[in-house]
Amino acid sequence: MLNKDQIKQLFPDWEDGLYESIIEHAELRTAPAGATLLKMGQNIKSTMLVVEGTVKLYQENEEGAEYFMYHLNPGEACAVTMVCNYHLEQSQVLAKAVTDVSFLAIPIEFMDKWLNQYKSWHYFVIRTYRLRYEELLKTIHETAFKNMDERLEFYIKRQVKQFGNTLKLTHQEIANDLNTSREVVSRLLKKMENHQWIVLNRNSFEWIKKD
Amino acid sequence: MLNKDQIKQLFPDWEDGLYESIIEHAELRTAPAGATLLKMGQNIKSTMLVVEGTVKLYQENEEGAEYFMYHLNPGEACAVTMVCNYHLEQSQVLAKAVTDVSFLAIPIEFMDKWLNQYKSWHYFVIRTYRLRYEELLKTIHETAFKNMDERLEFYIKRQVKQFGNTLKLTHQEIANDLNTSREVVSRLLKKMENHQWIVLNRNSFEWIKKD
DNA sequence: TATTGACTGTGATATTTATCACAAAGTCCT
DNA sequence: AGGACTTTGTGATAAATATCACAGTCAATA
Repeated sequence: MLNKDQIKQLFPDWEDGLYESIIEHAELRTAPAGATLLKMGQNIKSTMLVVEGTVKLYQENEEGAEYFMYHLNPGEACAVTMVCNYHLEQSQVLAKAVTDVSFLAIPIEFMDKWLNQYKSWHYFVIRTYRLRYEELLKTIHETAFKNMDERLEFYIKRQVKQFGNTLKLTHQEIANDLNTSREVVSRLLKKMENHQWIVLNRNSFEWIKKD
Repeated sequence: MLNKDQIKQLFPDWEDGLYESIIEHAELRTAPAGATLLKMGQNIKSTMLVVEGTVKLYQENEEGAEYFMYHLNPGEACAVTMVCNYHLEQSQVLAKAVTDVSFLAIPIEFMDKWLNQYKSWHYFVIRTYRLRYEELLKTIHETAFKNMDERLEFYIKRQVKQFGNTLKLTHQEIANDLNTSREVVSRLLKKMENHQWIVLNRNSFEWIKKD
């Protein structure tokens, strides 16, 4: 388990008691890159606070197609798993580890208790929802209004922000995230290369557009 | 202004002090059907709690195209306007009155104060975010995975849930909400009529599909 | 170095959606 | 009744995206 200072660094401004409750009741779990942390429809048993690594949040449809929504980084939390008593407890999202990750898992029975007990937890929950809500708005904006070339550019920029200019992604992986086909992604990337926005390599490419 | 009992009926389970603060500081405003209540990019000055009527929430793009996300009903609140100190205060959504509406407008300077002061307000804010977040997830699901025929069906079902089986909507209005063109909507509605899902009239149609 | 498998490029074609064009039908107003 | 305007229907065509087919390239490894 982490010690108080380590938790405090990730989640500043909490009450002392909250840190102690975390240490007492949370479990520090790890998962390797690529692991599925939460499936759609799965019963939610614990809240997830990211400690190390990056988590990707998806929508998923009946056939298993995926749609990328946003990233979670250390110090951030999964809004969906912050279940309160008055609400359904089935996950509506799919969460996957992008890198090796570690996270704090808190059994959901503490959610209501802590909301009552710790003001700083209350604020944290609100902040988490607000940030995720805003990410969803951006995702809707791209999806509803833009063509695939612009959506791909938006997607790449998000990745660049997360991981830097050199991205280790295959065309197929990108196509999965955007719910399109590999061929479409290949052709659009080739166009971006012609416009000198990227340099293409096998299994990776580099974002070089300056704007 | 509403009296305490009226507010209590719409927003049950609040603390007494919160009702009194509402009465003291909130303003009861009205707007006619079709009015714009909140523009994208607009500075948020007050939180909106719906008292009567139905409000529609949209995303909007640079060219003024709209994309319908969800409805707000009496007793519900606009998550976007529940601004806390630590966050930007520019609206990322467009809100319009569908019917004549009345709503309570609370200056945002009370948000932080009330979060500190009233536990029930805190819960209300979390609940609001959670409900809106879930609506956004549904919207993304439809937009990302479905073709226009299925999206139109989903849209109509949402409207039916709100307003009953007879919907007073022109094809152009539907097209605007779904960010598509009037012709596409006309053709798809005609198909639905052939399948006996709807009965078409001028300026309205009726949902008769049983499933 | 030969084979295998994953990844990429690209033409051809199909499907979906958008756009243009115009006619027909309903509504409102005088 | 006669316009003027809004709404709806529908063909023709264009543009965007999806799907199929297949070849070429790279990397791992037996």
